[in-house]
Amino acid sequence: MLVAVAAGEGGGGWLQTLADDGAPSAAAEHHGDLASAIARREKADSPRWVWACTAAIYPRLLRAGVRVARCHDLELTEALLLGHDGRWGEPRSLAALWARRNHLPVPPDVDGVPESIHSGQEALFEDLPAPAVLSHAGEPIDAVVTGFVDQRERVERTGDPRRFRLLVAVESAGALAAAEMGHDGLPWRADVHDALLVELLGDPPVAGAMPPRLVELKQRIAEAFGGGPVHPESPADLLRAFTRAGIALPSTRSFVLKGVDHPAVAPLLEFKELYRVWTAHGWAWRSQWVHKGRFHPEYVPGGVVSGRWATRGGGALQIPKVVRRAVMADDGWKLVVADAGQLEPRVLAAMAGDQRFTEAGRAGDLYQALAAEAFGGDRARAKVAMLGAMYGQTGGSAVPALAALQARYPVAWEFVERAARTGEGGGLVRSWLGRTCPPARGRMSGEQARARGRFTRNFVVQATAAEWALALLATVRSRLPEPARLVFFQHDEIVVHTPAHLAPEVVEHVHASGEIARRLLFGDSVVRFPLDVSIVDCYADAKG
DNA sequence: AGTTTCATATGG
DNA sequence: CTCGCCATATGAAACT
Repeated sequence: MLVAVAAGEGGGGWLQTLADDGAPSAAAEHHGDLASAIARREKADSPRWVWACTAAIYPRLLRAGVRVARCHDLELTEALLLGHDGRWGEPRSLAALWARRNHLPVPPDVDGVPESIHSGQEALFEDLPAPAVLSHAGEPIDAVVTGFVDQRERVERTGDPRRFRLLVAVESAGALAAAEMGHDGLPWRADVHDALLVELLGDPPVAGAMPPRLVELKQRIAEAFGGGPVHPESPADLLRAFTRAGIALPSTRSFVLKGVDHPAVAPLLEFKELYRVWTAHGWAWRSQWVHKGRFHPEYVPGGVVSGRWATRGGGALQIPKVVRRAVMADDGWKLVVADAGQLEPRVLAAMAGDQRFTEAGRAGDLYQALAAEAFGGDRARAKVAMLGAMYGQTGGSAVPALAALQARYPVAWEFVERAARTGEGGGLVRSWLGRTCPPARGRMSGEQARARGRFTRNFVVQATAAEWALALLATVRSRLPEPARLVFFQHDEIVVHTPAHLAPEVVEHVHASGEIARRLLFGDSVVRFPLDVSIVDCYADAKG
């Protein structure tokens, strides 16, 4: 069952029941308290909710204590459909969808993002020419219903509707999960974080001042350079200091400094590491993003062209390993951390249907298996070659290893080669489920064409890996026992916060969900996607 | 003074 | 002959 939703003013809004083909099976009803109406209907029928934008409406429902199981997100779906037609970047708001359907001027998204996301409100119709709206649109709920019908028809016209329907479903489910994780937050122990910062940086400084440990290192660096003032936080100043010491450097990156023999290098490397922690995940970060024991990031489903998520603020997807010590389960609870190892090469094996590669992927450690097959047991070489093949490396020391890979796994090799050739020729490539890469812009020079080839080569793999991960996330979410909660998702890794006694059950659900995700995408393929799952009190203790 | 770019770090 | 993907976030430097 489907129910269309359109939020109105003052917490009210419209609901309309639809048949499976999207045709209304009842008149639209107005409810003064939309959240309560949705809660009742969810309990009674658990329909798939059809609405303009999960990011706009669902946080409000969550704040009202309402959760739903399934939805169809019109804006995310519109972005997928436009992309599929090579129309990347066209407006995807409900108003734009409705305008296109009715051959009216299409209102732009602001900064490429629908107005609904900026305002936290569902898109209304103020951007459309008023007479046209009044004569055609009726109520916003009508635009939701016709928009859904329109998208349903367009999905059926894609090259593989079954796959595209799955893509739409996992994209929408991901949006629900993202809103829930932002709402629930990642358990974050401020006291542990604080102790960690004091241990690394010394006592918290007054606002604007540098922490004691950094001041001390800065002093040692200055002394190593002969005593004059040096600002280690300024790359330009550092380069000048090294030049004065008779050492010419291309940059002051850590890996460059590691090869330099100078007394300033050791304290400098330590300074860089700690400076990073202080500026990006220090006291200021914590006061901004952590409240009542939870870190509340804002995830952006579909924020990356490959379908990976992005974040808006808080840097949730770049939490440094050392800082993860502050991520701790509540008393009596556990974290279940699941990481899909070597996801991208396994995805490539499944997509390409490379028998020999697939056979290697049956082992727990794919790189070890590749090494045994084609690299004389040298795992490091096998790994470098594999990554090089997926990223489009054609030069450097990995060339012989790449040749070995090409010779041993020609089917998989040809799969990424073809994606690269398509990109170089200015064509579009698609993920397994049909997410389409953005088109090339303008005429490409030779180097631009090759860069685009590397991009499309990687796109097919990265985007399909993101699809498997979304399917995993959606499945885990639907199967979690109350009151366990998904609390983190990072490309190929999920974290569940659960009462300790349910943790073993959650682990089973996660493994089962990985298998379901595999089957949803690849059906009878025998490629395995092993999950490394651990039950821990602290995120930093998870293997990975 | 405000905005954009660069350099460097983090994550996958 | 070249020749490694996708991101976010910070502060410094350069720019308007």
